[in-house]
Amino acid sequence: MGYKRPIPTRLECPFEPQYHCRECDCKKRCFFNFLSGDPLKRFKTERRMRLYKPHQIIFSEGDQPQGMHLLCVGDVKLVKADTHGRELTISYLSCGDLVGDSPYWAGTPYCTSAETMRESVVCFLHRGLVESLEKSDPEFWRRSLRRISASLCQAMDRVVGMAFKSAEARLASFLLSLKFPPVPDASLSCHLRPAYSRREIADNLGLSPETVIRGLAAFQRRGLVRVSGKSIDVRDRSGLEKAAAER
Amino acid sequence: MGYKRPIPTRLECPFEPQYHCRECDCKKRCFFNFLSGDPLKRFKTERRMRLYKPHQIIFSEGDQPQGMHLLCVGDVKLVKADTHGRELTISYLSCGDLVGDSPYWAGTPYCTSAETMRESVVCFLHRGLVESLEKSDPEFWRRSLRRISASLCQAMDRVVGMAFKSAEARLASFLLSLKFPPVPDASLSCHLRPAYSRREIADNLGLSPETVIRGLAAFQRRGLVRVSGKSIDVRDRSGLEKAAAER
DNA sequence: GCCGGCGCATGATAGGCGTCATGTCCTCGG
DNA sequence: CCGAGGACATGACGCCTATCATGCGCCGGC
Repeated sequence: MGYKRPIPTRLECPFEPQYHCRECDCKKRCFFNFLSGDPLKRFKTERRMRLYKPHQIIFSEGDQPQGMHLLCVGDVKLVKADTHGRELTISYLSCGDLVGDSPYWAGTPYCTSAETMRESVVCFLHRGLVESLEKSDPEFWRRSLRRISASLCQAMDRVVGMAFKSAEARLASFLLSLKFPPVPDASLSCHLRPAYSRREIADNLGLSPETVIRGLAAFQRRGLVRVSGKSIDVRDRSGLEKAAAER
Repeated sequence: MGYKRPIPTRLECPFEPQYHCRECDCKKRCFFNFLSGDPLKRFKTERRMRLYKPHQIIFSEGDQPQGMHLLCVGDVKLVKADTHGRELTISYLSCGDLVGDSPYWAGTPYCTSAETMRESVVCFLHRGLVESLEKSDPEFWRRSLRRISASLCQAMDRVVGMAFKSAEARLASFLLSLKFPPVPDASLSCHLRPAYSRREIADNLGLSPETVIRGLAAFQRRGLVRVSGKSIDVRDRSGLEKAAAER
């Protein structure tokens, strides 16, 4: 963790099959790599690329979706505000991920906000483009269903975790997930991850930053991790897994 | 709450448009009411109706989906087991709802178990039938996406609730949701609900039964509800809403 | 270089909720 | 009719975690 990463110098989009992400050096498949022929051409001409600064809002909870977003370069988090000021990070997205697709399909306002965690390139597909892609290939439906269904299953896991797991167990799960990122479709995942502040971890787990700090300190005392600043190394993976399985 | 309801005397399935559910006397639309012609004929001949006893398992967490289930009559809950014995109720389903569709689409094992809460009629659609229905009409994809996306949004709400809301606030939300059932698509909802024991409420909220009991007692002292046995009447709706909004 | 701000760290305190124990009531079966 | 079991109810107790307070170290701006 704690990488220095270059700011993207040009707007690019991983739409080819077996797209090789130069930035994180992982070979991944873009959600839209099934496109070819006319739909691909239309996709290329009508999508709108946009560069976002760090901590910039792509859309806000409550907005009405006007189309779909595809994250091309960067990191984005989905956050949900509580009525009392606190906010919870729902998920982290990396390049190749769709952003905010489920409210689009549901036909409801966004139930989360999307915020860049660093400079990011996002490509916007307006409603007309999405609808034409739908018609061109049922693979679009299939992938969307698979993706969102997997997210739903993950969300259920999280509900159970919040209900029954202690702060330390949840923290352990979080640390383990950093290596195998908790993105909807693992085959689309990116292995590099941004460095998380204590507060960001706390916002993800629904804990106070102090509790996160104490948990990390306890793990370090037990030799499970090695902490220095924002860099957290997992030393004893199976030990952490045991901690994550505890109540 | 606390209704006596007749045991279904014959296997029936609400597949017609504007199906009128005789049992709960609400007009609702079945998920498959878009079918007509050959697909409808195939649906009628190939679906397999089955009667389940109360507290019978339809499928278990970890099983591989072989098709899709449609709940025709009765009440079903989706539950997820913790590794330490406790279990959490993820959602309640009523007639007209699909059961366990998202793991089918995700191509993963069931992430919840499905259990009848009373005598219920469930119709099973084997994989071949589902695949033929997919091909016949994109409306199938669209509805599935809408349904599952809406469930995902709800699940996110629940995660936030578990993270930030107190036991009383969550209990208040639960009581309010009994009148407007928390099913994925409100237009498909059934207004009658089974009566919930203290333990069932606790399993839904991730609380201990004692905490639920104390919460109900506190609400009754404040005049928000009137409790007698399994019957819980909401007396002061706006008061409960205020309690639900508290931290 | 100095200072202010922010993230990190640690202790003290208080409140919420799970757990255990006890007791009552209701229901069901014999 | 009676006894057993289960759901409901209430109190005592203890742990977990949020909150508040304090202090340290780092970094950027003047």
